[in-house]
Amino acid sequence: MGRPPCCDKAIVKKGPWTAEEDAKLLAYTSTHGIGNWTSVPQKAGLKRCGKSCRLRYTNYLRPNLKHENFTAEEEEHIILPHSCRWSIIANSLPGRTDNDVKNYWNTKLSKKLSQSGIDPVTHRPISDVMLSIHRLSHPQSHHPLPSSPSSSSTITTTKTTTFNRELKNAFLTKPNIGVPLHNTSSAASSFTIPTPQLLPPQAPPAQTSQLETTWTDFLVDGCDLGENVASSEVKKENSVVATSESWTIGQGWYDCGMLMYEEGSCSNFLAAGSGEGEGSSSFVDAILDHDKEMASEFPQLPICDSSDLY
DNA sequence: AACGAACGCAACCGCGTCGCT
DNA sequence: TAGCGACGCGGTTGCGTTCGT
Repeated sequence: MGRPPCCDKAIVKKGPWTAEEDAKLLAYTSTHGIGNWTSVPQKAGLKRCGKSCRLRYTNYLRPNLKHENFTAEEEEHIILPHSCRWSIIANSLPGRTDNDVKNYWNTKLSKKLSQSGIDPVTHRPISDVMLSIHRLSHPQSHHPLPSSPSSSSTITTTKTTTFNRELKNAFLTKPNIGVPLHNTSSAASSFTIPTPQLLPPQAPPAQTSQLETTWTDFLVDGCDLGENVASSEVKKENSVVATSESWTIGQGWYDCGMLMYEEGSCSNFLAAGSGEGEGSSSFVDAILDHDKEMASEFPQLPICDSSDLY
């Protein structure tokens, strides 16, 4: 038995707010302030649910709200910690609401990251994400990491390991991360992974079979490289830091159980994502550089589009 | 010019959390 | 400490607008 409705649906009005309703709500809140929202509709002379009044006020009528387009700086503040609560992000952006941030992410930013070759959910290169899935799909074809790595491959190894460990931590601590959003309900205990097409051209044609597995399998196996890397090996490279430590907002670092990115490192992200301009973005470049390293080191990596993930 | 598709945003819904009694 | 009610959040929906054919 669920909770009874907060108001009588047969009485309350729904749908878009009129200017008259806005004026009533604004007049009431400006003179009485906001207190008990359930009593506001009655006191303000509105036939609305208190919940609806609160939403209208916080998302539209509240003083000092900004209604103009998001700036590049604001986008950066959304991208980096986006896996955290929308309200936390909104709090760091004066004049923006969590609804604004959420809508902006869902309609624009996630698409632009995808167009840049970055998985919008994990912030990892798409091929890197596909590696985890590919290894799950083909457990017999794990390619060992170089035993006597060069300096550059040492970096790659460290990065790859920490990337995957971070993803694993993210999965374990925040189940929503990396999980297709439409499958986040507890009922979605399994999912299907489309077998990715392999390159180079001599690889067999695209396979259409699908592999069914469980999320638990993916979390445990798909992200585990079988290596233990001491925390001291975690390095800062190319403005991308792999660490599992703290989450500090307002001091330039964001973690959220995923990767940490240096604030200010993705200010050109918009141009990169839209294909406008050739200017480089250290944020995007760092990730894509890693992607290229992976591609050169493991040419058999699956190359696919982010749409294959969902 | 007309129509359908895609997009963007405001609003709703259900549920988890918090605080009060 | 348990129960209840209000608040706040994320996901989703509905509808108006814009874009492409």
